[in-house]
Amino acid sequence: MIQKKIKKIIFQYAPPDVEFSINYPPQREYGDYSIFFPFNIAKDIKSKIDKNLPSFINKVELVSPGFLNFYIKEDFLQKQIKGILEKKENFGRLNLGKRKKISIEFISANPTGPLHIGNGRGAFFGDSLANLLEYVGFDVTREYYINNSKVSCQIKELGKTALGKGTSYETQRLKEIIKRINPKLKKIKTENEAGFILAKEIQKENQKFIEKELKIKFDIWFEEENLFKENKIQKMVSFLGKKNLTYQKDGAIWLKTSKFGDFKDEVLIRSDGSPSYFLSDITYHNDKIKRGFKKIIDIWGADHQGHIKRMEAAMKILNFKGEFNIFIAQMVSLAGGEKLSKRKGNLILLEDLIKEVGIDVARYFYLSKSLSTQMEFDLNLAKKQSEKNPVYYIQYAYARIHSILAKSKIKKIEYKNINYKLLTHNSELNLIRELVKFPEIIDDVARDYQLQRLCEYGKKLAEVFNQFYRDCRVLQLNSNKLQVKDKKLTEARLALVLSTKIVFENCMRILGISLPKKM
RNA sequence: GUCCCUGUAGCUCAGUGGACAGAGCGCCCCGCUGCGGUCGGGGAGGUCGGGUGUUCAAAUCACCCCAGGGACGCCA
Repeated sequence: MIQKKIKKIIFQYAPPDVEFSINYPPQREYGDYSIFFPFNIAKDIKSKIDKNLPSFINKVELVSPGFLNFYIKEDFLQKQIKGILEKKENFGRLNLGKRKKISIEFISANPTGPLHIGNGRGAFFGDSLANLLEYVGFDVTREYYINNSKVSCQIKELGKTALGKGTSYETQRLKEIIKRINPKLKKIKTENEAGFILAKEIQKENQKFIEKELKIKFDIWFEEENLFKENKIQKMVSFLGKKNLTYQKDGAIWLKTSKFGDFKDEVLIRSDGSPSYFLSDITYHNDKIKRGFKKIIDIWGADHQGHIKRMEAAMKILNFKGEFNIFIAQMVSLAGGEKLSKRKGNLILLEDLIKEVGIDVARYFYLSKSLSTQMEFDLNLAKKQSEKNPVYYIQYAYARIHSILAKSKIKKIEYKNINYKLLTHNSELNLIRELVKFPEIIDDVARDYQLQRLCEYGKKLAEVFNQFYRDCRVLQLNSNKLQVKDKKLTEARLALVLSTKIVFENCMRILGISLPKKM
């Protein structure tokens, strides 16, 4: 990584207390990398660098009011292709995680109905974030929490619907499921038990959809009900009681979360004796802690933002020493401002979106926007835009690469014999410049989790590749009349094309977007 | 009332302290259409919601205001 090399140089020459960040200049004329310092410091650093110019730097320019612009040597850039070809799928891979155990919980849709377009955000973001963290060396576990506790209100409501005593969560699909499992339901007397059985069926369908259609593989499907079965809930209540963190009020048992940063205390056990959702969640998170995770990430919808403070308080009470992060995916609303509601059955299903636009467009659609942006969703617009979606631009560039490589009939490139110095065209060098940025982007995104930057990168890479394709013909038409020099150039360009292919693959693998060889 | 998120081009959104503010779509013009045209180049279009402040430097940070969405339940 060039940035790291530059940083090392700066650390050597800059005053120790000076802060700086390395940027990509907005214009080509400003070099490849740029750092800003107060003018006199910049001047001083420049003169020190100039005295002993590192071999990979062509020149350093000082531009008022204090930009130090670094120009990377062309032959250094050209050599990088070799590195990409050798590293292959590991080009960009880092070891930030050092095999640290990390849990990512996402989607966790209630088993009361199918996934809607709001669930899509957490689904793709969580899966891609997991891909990324694996890529940078963490030991990642993907978890899905199923709120199927028999004693919960939502399961009871669902049970009423199952037994024909209510209409909550009712949709055409739900009616079909109820009809199908009717023989089973007939033997059931309580609403809670009926709801639990119906939830099992719904969950089965959702799970199948997630694995088959969304192609997301969870390591753990965690059932809330098991916390009750295994007596963990009850143990948690007495544990918290022994720590003197609970008290009785209005017939309910409360947890003193306000002592740990929450706005108010929270109910653990309701006055009717039933445990709250919060109590389950504390117990569930304690289970995660017990499984040895050093970092725990939850990805929730915006409707759970009120749950953040109390959960953070709970993690303190549980004495979790690792990192605990909650990411909130902002609301997805329907065009015209109509609200999605699962209980009212007013929603667009994720499977309908995927049927309309395909999984790749859907994934890109979600991942290209930051999590904190509220999305207004218009299915017609999504359909219309899908035909001109940037994801096709990326896939097309990749298909083109594949076509060139297939036609070249070169099975294996002997990179030792390639003369990379022949790649001197501006479009060739620009493509290389973009390729070598990839590990730097990965490094950034692994720290700030702004996955949309990888989408932007993919688009940019496709763009510079297309410019290269336009300006620099790879394969010659009359290959039997090739001069030796031309042959060498073709080989060098093929190597560049192959390295571009590798970077496309590494980038899109993290995003979970497919790269077809033909379109 | 308190708290969270958002406000950037006609639309959907990038850009989170630096150099004339970007992309895709839409609109207009031109070129190429010969390794695969889902192509390339150019143009129109922006007081970055408003204000004050911090800074050599603010779309970016702080504070205030306005607007939209969300949360404030012994639902999940």
